[in-house]
Amino acid sequence: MANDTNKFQAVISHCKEYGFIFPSSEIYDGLQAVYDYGQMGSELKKNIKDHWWKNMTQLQDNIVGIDAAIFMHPTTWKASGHIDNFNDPMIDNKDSKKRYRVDHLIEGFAEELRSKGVEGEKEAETLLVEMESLLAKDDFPGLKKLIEENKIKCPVSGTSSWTDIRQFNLMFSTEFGSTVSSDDEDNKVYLRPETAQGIFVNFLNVQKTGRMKIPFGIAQVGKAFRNEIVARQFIFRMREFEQMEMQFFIRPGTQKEWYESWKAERLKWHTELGLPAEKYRFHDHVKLAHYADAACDIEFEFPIGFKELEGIHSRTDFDLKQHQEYSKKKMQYFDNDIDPATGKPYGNYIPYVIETSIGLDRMFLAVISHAYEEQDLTKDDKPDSRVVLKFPAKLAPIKLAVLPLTKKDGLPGIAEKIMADCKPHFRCFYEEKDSIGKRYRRMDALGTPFCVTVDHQTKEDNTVTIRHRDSMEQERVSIDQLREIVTVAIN
RNA sequence: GCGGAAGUAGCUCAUUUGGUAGAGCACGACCUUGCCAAGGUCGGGGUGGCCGGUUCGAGCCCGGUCUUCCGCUCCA
Repeated sequence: MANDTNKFQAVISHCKEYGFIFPSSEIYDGLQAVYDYGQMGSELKKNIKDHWWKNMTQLQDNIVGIDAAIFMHPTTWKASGHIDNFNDPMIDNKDSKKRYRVDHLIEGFAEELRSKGVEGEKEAETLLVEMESLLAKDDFPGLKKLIEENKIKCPVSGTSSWTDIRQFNLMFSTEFGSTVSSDDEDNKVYLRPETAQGIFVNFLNVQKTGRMKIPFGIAQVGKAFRNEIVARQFIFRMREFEQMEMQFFIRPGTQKEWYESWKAERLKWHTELGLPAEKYRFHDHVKLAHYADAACDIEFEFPIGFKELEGIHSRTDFDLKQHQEYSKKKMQYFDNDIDPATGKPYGNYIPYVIETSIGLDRMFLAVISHAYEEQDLTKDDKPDSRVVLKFPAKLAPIKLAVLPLTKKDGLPGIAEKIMADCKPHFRCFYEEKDSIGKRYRRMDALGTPFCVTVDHQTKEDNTVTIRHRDSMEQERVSIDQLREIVTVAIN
């Protein structure tokens, strides 16, 4: 475990040092749990994103993509349950360090009173009424007073040493429109805490304009924001992060089989990237969220242990139904297919939904921490080592480095021609400084799968050496073949 | 949010008990070499995370604050 912690540290340092990830606003001491992707990181992230997008849209016959806005009508979050479920006043016990929802704490105490007979039941009733009225007014000092007056104790520590009551709203909010005052509740908008709702509210738009037939899916990649109480572990849990989601709309009653089928499909996507199967496992949710009838995580073995990378949820018709209720707009689909049981069309229904939702930043962390390798290359008492990022070629930020062996004898000229030939097709990098070995190592540290070296023989027969990152072996190939070799490897 | 540890050059770290900061690597120029890092010469770079206090004097002592890491807690 100690080694893994060290590896995680090493990966973090490497990310910073080679331009993958920087702390946000670093010159101002950074901003907690916010990170920027650098010149290498943004390429890697984009490649992961593109690979997911291609697999989930282009290669699927019945899935289309959208790009919804981050701002959504505030009622969206009432319908989705985010406002009611995640906007609760909380209180901490100073001794046990346990945190409670204030209403749960008081209700628990009321239960105790009830068990003490008729008198207690009356007291409990009064207490709950008072709590409700204080909650409705957001009167936190009043609620704290209520807790103190009733001498409510922490079930763990048994003491009544409480902190002040604080509101924990995990959604970021801001004001909409430039002239509103900040206390105008009606103009409050939230930064979306998940991308899924942008898909649900567009369900009918996409279905009708795309003439989509169930089963079909809508995919989306985009930013989401959560004001985590504690956000840590590098880019694993950030306040601003990016999700790659797909909501798959299905006929009610078929959710079990689609749930299983997407579990398998998604795991296949991961392993086909070359990430080893033993680094993955499913974790079934026992306690289900308010919208789900089945849910699991695909966990990946990060250097900090097995952690959630992707979620697969059977969301039933909860979301569409909620939106139908709040918007007063029908969210129905008319299914023309014949139901073999009745011989008639399935008719109108609100579709069920299977969701696959993967954290792009977490996928980035999975890819880079698995790719990271420190190798001991000591030979004949000559100490030597290298750090290499063994990315799948299609994800590597740079595909090909073009390196003239020397700066003289016209070699850079030939190298520049190779650059001009390859640059339009994939990301290349040119470098003529330092010894050739040093340049190879630098490319290893960036995960560049191929380096070609232009040497004196090139001038005679138009061949170069191509050096493979993982094996460090070289072969001599004709310049004409280069584009083809790299293109094949990255597809 | 609580507890613990840390913050000195781009990176890794030194600076014995407070006396105005140093190395290696990296970086830049020139020379040399030319297929797997660390050849030579010269050079740039630090208000010691930030703010305040004690002191004749603070990188070092004290307080606060920010950030990071570890453990707990939380995670739609």
